[in-house]
Amino acid sequence: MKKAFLLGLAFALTAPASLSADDLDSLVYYDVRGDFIVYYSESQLIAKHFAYTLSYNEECEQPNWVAYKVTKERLYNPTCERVDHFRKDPLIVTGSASNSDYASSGYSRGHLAPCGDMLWEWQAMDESFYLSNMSPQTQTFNGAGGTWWDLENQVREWVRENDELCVVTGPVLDGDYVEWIGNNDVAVPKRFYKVILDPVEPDVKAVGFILAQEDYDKDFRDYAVSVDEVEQVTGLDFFYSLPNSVEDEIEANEVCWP
DNA sequence: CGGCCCTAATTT
DNA sequence: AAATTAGGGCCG
Repeated sequence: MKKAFLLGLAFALTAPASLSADDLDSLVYYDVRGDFIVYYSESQLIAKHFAYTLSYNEECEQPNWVAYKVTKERLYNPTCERVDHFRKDPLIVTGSASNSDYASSGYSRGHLAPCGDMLWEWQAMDESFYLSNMSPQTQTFNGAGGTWWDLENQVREWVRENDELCVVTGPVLDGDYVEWIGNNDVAVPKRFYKVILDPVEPDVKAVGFILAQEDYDKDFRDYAVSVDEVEQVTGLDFFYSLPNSVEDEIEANEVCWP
């Protein structure tokens, strides 16, 4: 499908596949008053931390999704530096993945809500190291120059021109994995997604990405998709609180902004 | 939990 | 060419 890289918001090109809320396991939305509010089924394990909220997948020992916001104020006024502190998430009562699961696995503990977006407050930075916020990622994908690394840096660049962005990101847990690692059997996902919303009127806009680990040396721009497509792949419903007209419109488009 | 190493990109 | 930065690993 042809990608539309536009500055503004285009009109819906097609009728989006209608996803009934009853069919969805979770609903994520952004409250324009300031904070994320996450709706979820009772069967879901939600951990709400200081700066991000996640839904935990016990079988795969990693999150279904991680939601947070990044603002210009936060990103460009850091109050601390990164201090590695990978550890279990105390809020995951069933037990999250552990460091030993990743040790000598060949995969790194890849942040989903990036540490680099959490340096505005010590607690935010420190809590980003919970293993509930991690998925197994190759260093070539997540590290310097990798496709995922590039996308995370692009989000930080977009904040320069969009004061506030809402990000929901996670692994594609569709049953098709590379392998399982560690005593807790952590799934190694083949693909990861990210959806980004600029909720500020009047140019409300959104874009999605689905990146495969094996495409570590590709350009993430070639993998821009509509939020609808990410919803179809993941079974999630993003930005549920937006007025339906706005939600339908922005989610159907493959709109990126330079 | 420090200390030291790795990789790629950027800066000087 | 060397140092720095931003993602990490691994060892005692």
